[in-house]
Amino acid sequence: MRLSRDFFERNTLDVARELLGKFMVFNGKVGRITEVEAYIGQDDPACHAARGMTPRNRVMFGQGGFSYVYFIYGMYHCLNFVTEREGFPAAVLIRGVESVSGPGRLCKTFGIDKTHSGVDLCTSDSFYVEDRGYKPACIKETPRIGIKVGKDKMWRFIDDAI
DNA sequence: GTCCCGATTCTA
DNA sequence: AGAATCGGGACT
Repeated sequence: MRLSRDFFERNTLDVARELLGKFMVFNGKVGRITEVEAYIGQDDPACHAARGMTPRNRVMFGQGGFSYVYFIYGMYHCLNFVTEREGFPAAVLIRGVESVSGPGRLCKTFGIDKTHSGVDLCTSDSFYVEDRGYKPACIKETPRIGIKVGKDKMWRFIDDAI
């Protein structure tokens, strides 16, 4: 069944862990989420919201359960799911789904770009997340990847299935 | 307007 | 280790 607003509007670390094993659906394509990272609030230096609201990161400040997609390195898009209540900017970066590694490759595979930022995953018919009963056996926690600040936080979570 | 740099990926 | 590649955000 589809994840509701209540799932996303919680503590971001809980949402991040629980997104592992859920299935993202986008325009008929489906993938089981295997790797995520949390970006939490204005005190997290690696979070796009660390220096306040901008046109790009505006959706992070809104209700949980929306998509946040941004363009990076001149050629890749990265997909996030917004978490926490309206007014608290945080999101979970979807770094991988089964058999697709890396956030840039994931968006390319699914055909996701910044025009798909700000979609309400709790009401959209083409973009949402489902619980299909899968539960990861073991979750690995590591520092986040590809950042220069905020490396001290163990906010990367991987479905460590063997 | 200008400048620097990035939540990546691929090649060597 | 370095290149590819360009929009966003800070600053003038």
